Amino acid sequence: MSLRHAVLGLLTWQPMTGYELANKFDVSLGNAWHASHSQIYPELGKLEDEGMIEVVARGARNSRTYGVTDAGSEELRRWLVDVEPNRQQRSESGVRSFLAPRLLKPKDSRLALERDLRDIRAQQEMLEEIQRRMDEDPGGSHPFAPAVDLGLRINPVIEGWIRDQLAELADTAD
Amino acid sequence: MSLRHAVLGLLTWQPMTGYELANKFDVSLGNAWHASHSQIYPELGKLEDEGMIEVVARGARNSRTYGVTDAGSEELRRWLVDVEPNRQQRSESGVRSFLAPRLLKPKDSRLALERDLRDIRAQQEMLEEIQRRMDEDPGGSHPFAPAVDLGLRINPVIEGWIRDQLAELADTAD
DNA sequence: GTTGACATGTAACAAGTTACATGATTGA
DNA sequence: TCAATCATGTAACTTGTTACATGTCAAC
Repeated sequence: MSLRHAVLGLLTWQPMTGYELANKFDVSLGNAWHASHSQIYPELGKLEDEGMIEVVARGARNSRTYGVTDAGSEELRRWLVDVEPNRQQRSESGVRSFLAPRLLKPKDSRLALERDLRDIRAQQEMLEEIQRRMDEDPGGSHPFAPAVDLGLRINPVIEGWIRDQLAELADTAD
Repeated sequence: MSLRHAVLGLLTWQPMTGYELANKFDVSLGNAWHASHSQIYPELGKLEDEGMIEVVARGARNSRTYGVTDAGSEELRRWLVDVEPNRQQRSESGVRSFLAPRLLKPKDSRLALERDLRDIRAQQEMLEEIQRRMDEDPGGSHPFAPAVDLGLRINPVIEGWIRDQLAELADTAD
């Protein structure tokens, strides 16, 4: 399980409400991890029960801002330093790109690959836009900007791969 | 859900038993997707009920070899061509590498990053070994060699990123 | 006053992991 | 005959998604 560590990580950077956390997962860590509020709130409850986090402020609209306790910091440190990382990179893009040229007729394959190329370009542009906005706001805190960076580095790899597949297809009759 | 499409893809390439499928997920697609036999057998049952696959041979040890039906091929084609791909690249490595230098003391951070570096080098060597074996056996069919290729391309990206973090740390006192 | 963002929650379901369980066949 | 591999299955549990549900507050 790693949701709890992602939550602890984000809260270590800055105390937040569950709502803010859910947004952070999208904008900061979205490229590497996603969680929706229906996962986050129960996890916050468990972490509080276990003494890993605590309410540091209560605000309008019954909001609770959580911060990490010493026990939580220690748990995060332990996970980062002591725990065998899970290196698996589940990638639907990967599966799709591998299957298409091998299993489909050239025409269908071209359709699938071109669509994947469009999608990955769109994602790339979105990431570049986010990066641009971060550059324009040097005062703002963007602790997980590297998640964007990771996306910006990996996407071209996959894009190149898809282009290679398309180039090979170009030599093939339909 | 994409397990069924990965299964259909592997079976399109070559009819197999559930057991062989479970192995293929590790060696062929493991870098992009993993599934264990306890997931695969029920999925095979469902796919058979839906007419996507069928038993094409029965062998020793009560084994059943499954092949893809026309309906299954069509479903795979539909998924590859028509369905909006899920581009999310969940990455625990990503999360770990982002968190370590930002949240830990330099000493702990160095420990965590060095461990991640070791692990990713080990994975890289494993992938290189697999690739070597595939090169030595040009007769064998390796339809998902690109999964290995994807790993071989993405790992250096993450490795470079971790090295950058370590280099920054080198300028910092503990 | 009503729309939209903020804020929290639960229920039902699907997907994925780990552990338990069993039996067949091969090769040493 | 014993260990390893082949081969299949289920149960219990955790994780993750989608949908449903409710209420607060600010701005227009």
